[in-house]
Amino acid sequence: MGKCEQCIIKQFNSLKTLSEEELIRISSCKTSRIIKKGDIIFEEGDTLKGIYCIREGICKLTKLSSNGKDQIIKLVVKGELIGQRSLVSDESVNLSAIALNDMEVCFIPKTEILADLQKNTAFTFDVLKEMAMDLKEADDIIVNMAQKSVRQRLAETLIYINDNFGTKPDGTLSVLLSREDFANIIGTATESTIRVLSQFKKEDLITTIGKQIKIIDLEGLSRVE
Amino acid sequence: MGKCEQCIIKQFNSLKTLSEEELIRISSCKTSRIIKKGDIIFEEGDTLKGIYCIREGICKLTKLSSNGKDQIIKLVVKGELIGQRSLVSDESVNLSAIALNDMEVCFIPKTEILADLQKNTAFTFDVLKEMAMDLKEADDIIVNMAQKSVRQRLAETLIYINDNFGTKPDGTLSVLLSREDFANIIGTATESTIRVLSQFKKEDLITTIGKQIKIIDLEGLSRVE
DNA sequence: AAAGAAATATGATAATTATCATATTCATAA
DNA sequence: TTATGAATATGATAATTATCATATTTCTTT
Repeated sequence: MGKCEQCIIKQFNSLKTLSEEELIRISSCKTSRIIKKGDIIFEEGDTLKGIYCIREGICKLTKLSSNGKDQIIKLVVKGELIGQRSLVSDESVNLSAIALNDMEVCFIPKTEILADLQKNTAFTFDVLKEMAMDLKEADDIIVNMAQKSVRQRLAETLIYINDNFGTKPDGTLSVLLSREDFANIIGTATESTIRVLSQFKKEDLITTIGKQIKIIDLEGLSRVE
Repeated sequence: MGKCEQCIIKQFNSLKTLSEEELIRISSCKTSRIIKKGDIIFEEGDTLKGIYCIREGICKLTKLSSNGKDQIIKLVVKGELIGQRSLVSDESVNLSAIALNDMEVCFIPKTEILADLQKNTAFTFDVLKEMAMDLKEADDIIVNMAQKSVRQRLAETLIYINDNFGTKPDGTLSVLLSREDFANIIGTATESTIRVLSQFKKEDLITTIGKQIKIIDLEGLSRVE
């Protein structure tokens, strides 16, 4: 099993603030897990007993609406932590985490981390920082949902994925989402998403290769109204 | 000037975790401010040099959308803190805070609080907890915005205000919002909000006395689709 | 009390988005 | 390879919501 103190992944999240000793202790009680595309890491309503550090892959955080549709709240990639709220609350988790491709995650029991939260202020402060950023992003999403059209939201989602997760050598977005996933991000019907993607194609803003999407006019996409 | 260590308001926010000495120190550097209905406490883009503790009144946190419309992200009442993100980030604030009625707020310079964040883990931990709750609420709002109809969102907003802020002796909601404010909470046109309120009246779910709203069938409102 | 401004209310119509139906393409396993 | 189901695509239509116009009411100020 890998050692946390030597793992480069931690550089990208709050674990970087922990000391060598703390990391060694965590290393001894963490468990690594392979998760296949489509598998559930945790589900809305579960009681989480710790946090997950994503070593490889990408997952979606979703929440079921009362009308039966899933809403994707966030995409989380290699390097990030999920389940942080379990550290400060014993409530069940309010989101589901589902793998979008094959993943490797490390589970760190809350009991081990909590001790550090009490002693190591740098760690707590960093978790606080991350959560503040999440909250700011959530505010932006609320405004977009409330005020922008489906066209705008889809255009912005494509730009977001392009800017944050990059492209493959052939220029297609490296995060591969189904049309339904896109619909669940922007909060619309799958057919509407497909229709708007077709419009974007006709307007030469994107091209598609199967389900893969390639942005060919980023500038134009950002001007969509 | 009032003394923080004797102020009962702090019971309702993270300041309750501070020690007597810490509170006395903060007391000596805080400034109290009277804010009139409609006045701006801080504005999107401002650089906050501290946090505000609300002693009296209620305000809205809004964000300007690129289409020029304001979105209300949250209503904040007596007892709560605003501007917490300034404690963990030097970025400018992403929301505006505008008084909905006459208010009294205390401003506590960040420089004083930051020292406590470093030493007093209980305080940081409590701020973290509050932020985690805000984030969870934000997730819920995203889902509602994305998946629910204007009718549902308005019904839920009325219930939310009723449950969280209560009613006056005559049964009307104690938080008085304009129809435009309601529109800016649920993310719709003011006319649409007014229209749906009229529907709710016809359906005997609410009555209105001027701009005051009185819920007469909470059960029915919760079943709106 | 009257005037003017702002907020609330409603109608008519347009624009956006959802829903249902049905092809078409793609992926996967027998 | 073919069959089968799933995902993508598109049309037709309905439902929702926005926009613009215009009353009506309420509030504020003089």
